Amino acid sequence: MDCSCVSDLLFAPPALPALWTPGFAFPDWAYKPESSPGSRQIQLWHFILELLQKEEYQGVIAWQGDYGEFVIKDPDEVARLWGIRKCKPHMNYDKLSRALRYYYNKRILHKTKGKRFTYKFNFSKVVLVNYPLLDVAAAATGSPLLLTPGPFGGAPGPDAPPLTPETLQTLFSAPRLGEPGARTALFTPETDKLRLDSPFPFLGSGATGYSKPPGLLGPYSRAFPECPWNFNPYFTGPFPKLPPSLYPPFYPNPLANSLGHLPAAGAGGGPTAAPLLAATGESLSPERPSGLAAAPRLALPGTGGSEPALGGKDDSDSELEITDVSACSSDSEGDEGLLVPAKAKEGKGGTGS
DNA sequence: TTCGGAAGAA
DNA sequence: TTCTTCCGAA
Repeated sequence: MDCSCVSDLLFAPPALPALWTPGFAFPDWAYKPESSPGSRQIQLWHFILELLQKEEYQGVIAWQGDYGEFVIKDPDEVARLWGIRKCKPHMNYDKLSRALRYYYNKRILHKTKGKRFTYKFNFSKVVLVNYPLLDVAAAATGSPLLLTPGPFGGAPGPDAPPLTPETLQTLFSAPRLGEPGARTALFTPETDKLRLDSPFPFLGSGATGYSKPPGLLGPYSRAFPECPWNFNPYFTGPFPKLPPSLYPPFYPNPLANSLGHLPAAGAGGGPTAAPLLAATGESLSPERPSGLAAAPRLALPGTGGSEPALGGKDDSDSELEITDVSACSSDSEGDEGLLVPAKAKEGKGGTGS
């Protein structure tokens, strides 16, 4: 497509690697494969996650109820935004929902039956299908590491052994960002891109591996000029924690327990397991909070739960909001309705349900 | 409103 | 491969 949408440009990695802070761009798994003709185009589920992270779109789409469950409060608006992003002026909810339905078979999404416009992410799958961390772990340990089947699937592992401290040691032995050598270990020197074969890449990439959306992963916070709407893939925004059933057998408690045996983990200024665990709402305490299952949203350290934190939400977001597809060079006829700034619709509060 | 088949685009 | 578009069925 000869689309010149600004949003697409914003999504493209900066030409100069020096300007591309390692770990702060979308990892490759967030995009279509390089081999795909439509590579580097955002995928719908990723876009949905973006919207869900943005407080200003809470009236349009928001987390609701169960873990990973969200409701599209304003289907037309979500479709409009998606159409803008993809330069498809004629996008509507019917088409968008068809795309969402294709995620059913992929186990990325599933429908919450009986609830209008309500879907649910299977985050373990979202990450697994795109970034098979456990395969990496398996490669590192020589043993298969598979997820237990969750309520929505996930990679079944009938004979999956528990993750051992030795395995964790292997995983955590990866150089950490912020330490000498970390960059070369986690990023290829030629492209400065995240190495997808690094032993513990999600610490730097923002991908948790299997249980968290990209927005919850990283310990860092800052503005992301290279991301649309200043979207911070590491923004620790409001997000419901996952039910225990979605975690692999070793996660999180055995991991937390094992961290005590890993001197390097949690130390230093680089990404460690500590923020990862913090992001999951877990602490290094061996005890899982009893109220976890009842907490619909993640209570962030030092914040009031759904309050945006760590600078991922920036007031200057609007500068990057793309609400105009007039720049689209194709399929742009009849796009008058797309010129309405999203901000103008702010406070509309959705269509109700 | 939701689902999923079919065809096609990129 | 990932949608986009269209459409009939439930």
